[in-house]
Amino acid sequence: MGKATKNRATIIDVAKECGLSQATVARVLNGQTGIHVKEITRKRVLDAAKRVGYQRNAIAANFRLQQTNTIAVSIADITNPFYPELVKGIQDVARERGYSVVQFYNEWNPEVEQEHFDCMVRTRVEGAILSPSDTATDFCSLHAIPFVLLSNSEKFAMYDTIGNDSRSGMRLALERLYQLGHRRMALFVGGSMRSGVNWRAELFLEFHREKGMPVSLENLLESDFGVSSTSSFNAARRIMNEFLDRPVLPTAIFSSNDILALATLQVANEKGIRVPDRLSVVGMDGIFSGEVSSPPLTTVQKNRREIGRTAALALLDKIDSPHEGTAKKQLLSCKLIERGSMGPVSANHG
Amino acid sequence: MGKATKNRATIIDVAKECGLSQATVARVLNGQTGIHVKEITRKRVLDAAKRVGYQRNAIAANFRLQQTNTIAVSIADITNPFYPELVKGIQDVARERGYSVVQFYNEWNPEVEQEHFDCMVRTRVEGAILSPSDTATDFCSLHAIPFVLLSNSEKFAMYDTIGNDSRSGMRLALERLYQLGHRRMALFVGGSMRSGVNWRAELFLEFHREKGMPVSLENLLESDFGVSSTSSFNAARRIMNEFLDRPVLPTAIFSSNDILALATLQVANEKGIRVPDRLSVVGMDGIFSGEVSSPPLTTVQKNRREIGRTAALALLDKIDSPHEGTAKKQLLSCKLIERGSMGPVSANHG
DNA sequence: TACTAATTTGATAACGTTATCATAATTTAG
DNA sequence: CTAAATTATGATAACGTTATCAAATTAGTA
Repeated sequence: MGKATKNRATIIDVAKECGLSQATVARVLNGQTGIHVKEITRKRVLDAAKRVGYQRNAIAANFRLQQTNTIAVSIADITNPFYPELVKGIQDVARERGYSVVQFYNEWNPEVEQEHFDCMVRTRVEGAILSPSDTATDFCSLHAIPFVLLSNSEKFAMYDTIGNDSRSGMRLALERLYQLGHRRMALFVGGSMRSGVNWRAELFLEFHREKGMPVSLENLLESDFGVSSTSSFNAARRIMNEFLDRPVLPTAIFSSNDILALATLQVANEKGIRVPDRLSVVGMDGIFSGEVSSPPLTTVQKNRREIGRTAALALLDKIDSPHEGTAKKQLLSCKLIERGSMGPVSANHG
Repeated sequence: MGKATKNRATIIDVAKECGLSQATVARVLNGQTGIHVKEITRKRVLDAAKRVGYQRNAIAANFRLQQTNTIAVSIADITNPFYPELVKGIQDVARERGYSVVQFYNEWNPEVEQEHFDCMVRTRVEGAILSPSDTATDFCSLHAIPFVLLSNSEKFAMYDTIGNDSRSGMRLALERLYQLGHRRMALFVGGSMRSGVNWRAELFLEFHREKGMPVSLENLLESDFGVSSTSSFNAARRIMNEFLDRPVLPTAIFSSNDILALATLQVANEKGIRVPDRLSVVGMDGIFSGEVSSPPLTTVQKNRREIGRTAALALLDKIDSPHEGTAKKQLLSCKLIERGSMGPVSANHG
């Protein structure tokens, strides 16, 4: 089998080559300890190292130091357009600080997720950034390895979490729609079963109450989360295909994520319902597909790169100084990106 | 600093706990060597291990075995919608076979890419799957670590490569367009400078010659590759904004990737050029955004998941048996996915 | 029973680094 | 020109596993 026992040059080979002790060689090649090396010996070592083609054996060093310089990222599915940007943000920070990143994809399967936790413990990753597959996810198998969570659920209040202030973001969108004259809105949410209590519906109703607007319960729509973006999209299409046939439609539909909004947009286009003239469509997340749709999608943008960066920084802090302080929750603010799918209420509206 | 020297139980602690030698303990807990352990001792060890909370120290084991169970993936940019699916395919196979995957993102920067190669050598990954940032990329720093390339360029004929049969895929699309009555087509390519010779233009011209169709050089369009999908998209939009204002337009535009096609689609929609009635738009890759556009994008789909799986399998084979055989090139076939953006030539055409 | 063969366990040497301590070489101070 | 302080190098012990070989135990056979 793949016995990778290459005969690569070690520190000892370098020592022999230059006639110095391995301790000295180690000091110049890797050591962060003593800077007590004469310039001439340093050169002697460096030359010898080059001659024998020495490459530091990180496995050995890691073993000696009992560290891996590795952090883990656990997410459901990298093909979900929400994640790549986020992972990118994590990688940027991690690599800057000398850490590698291993990624784990659990595909919303809690058992796979637990296996991955075990793997993290075995391989001694030095920290983990976790996007829980479920609000019931149990982290105790992670033992003493520090981690932060990607979530904005209150269920995880006892842990350090980084998330988006989706509530404020959603309000931002609703306020803007109101300002544009919309008084008949619909809410389209996905996978509420997973996120526990549906705070979006509550916020939607509260907003209507505040503004003194009536709200028809028929305008609260829900679609299943699929295992993939495509299946989520198709499920949302089915809902919208039915909904948009109703005689009286809302003038605006706010969706809890861009995929739902894009499904709405596509179905509306197919049915000849002009967007934004007759229907404004607003999504949430800010994925790439929303930039390239027709019309481009107005969306509550989550700065995913920044979430990743923030999470990585928080984790590295925690690794460096595992202070027992109370759990910290960081909520990054969202931004409303206004594109062609949203417009003022016009006389065209039914 | 983050001295992660946790006092976790070792094999020796277990040995003390159950009064057996560490050799025996090792045999039952990790050993793939001798199965010569009495059932009763095995149980004694297992119980003790559980009592002291033993977790195998993979760093130590890896050191001893001089292996990491890790493969590396080097790509330009995970946020490019082409890659996540591919990476997923790699991860699936790798994890199945007990390998972890570390990813490296070079952002098209050859220097960063080289740094990453060095890092792979230091950390002793057991293999690498590389999507070269450039046709000039030099792999010699990878020394003895086995790798396969993700590419369909002939420049890498001396290495094992896995890629898509883009030529056949492109022909598939052109033939279908011809069959639908299109006689005036345009070609829209991106970033040809990077991929060296522009075989797409050659193939396009060849196809026209075969069919005895005249071809206007004005219909050969080119756009810059951006550092991100968004910038590529915007660059393509600028080209199309100008092109689609011409008095006489082609009846179909074939683009070398979906992002260019989606830009075409969006600009056409904005200009009131009905797709597919007046213009058929065909892309290449099969990214998610093409499913959710209006109309949905006809595209030459590359099975990215399968490329990833195939590359991973090829690499693992190579790791297991580093036979010196000649470089193997695997080209996976593409599939034409017909969606709403393509249609027959109708009387509507100018 | 006694002697061989098979099975089961134990002692111990790696793996290549880093870190500690001791020693050697050099500089500074008196 | 010594003695002490400083600086530069060397010898060596870990880190926790796996693997090799030897020793002990059990089973098999005459």
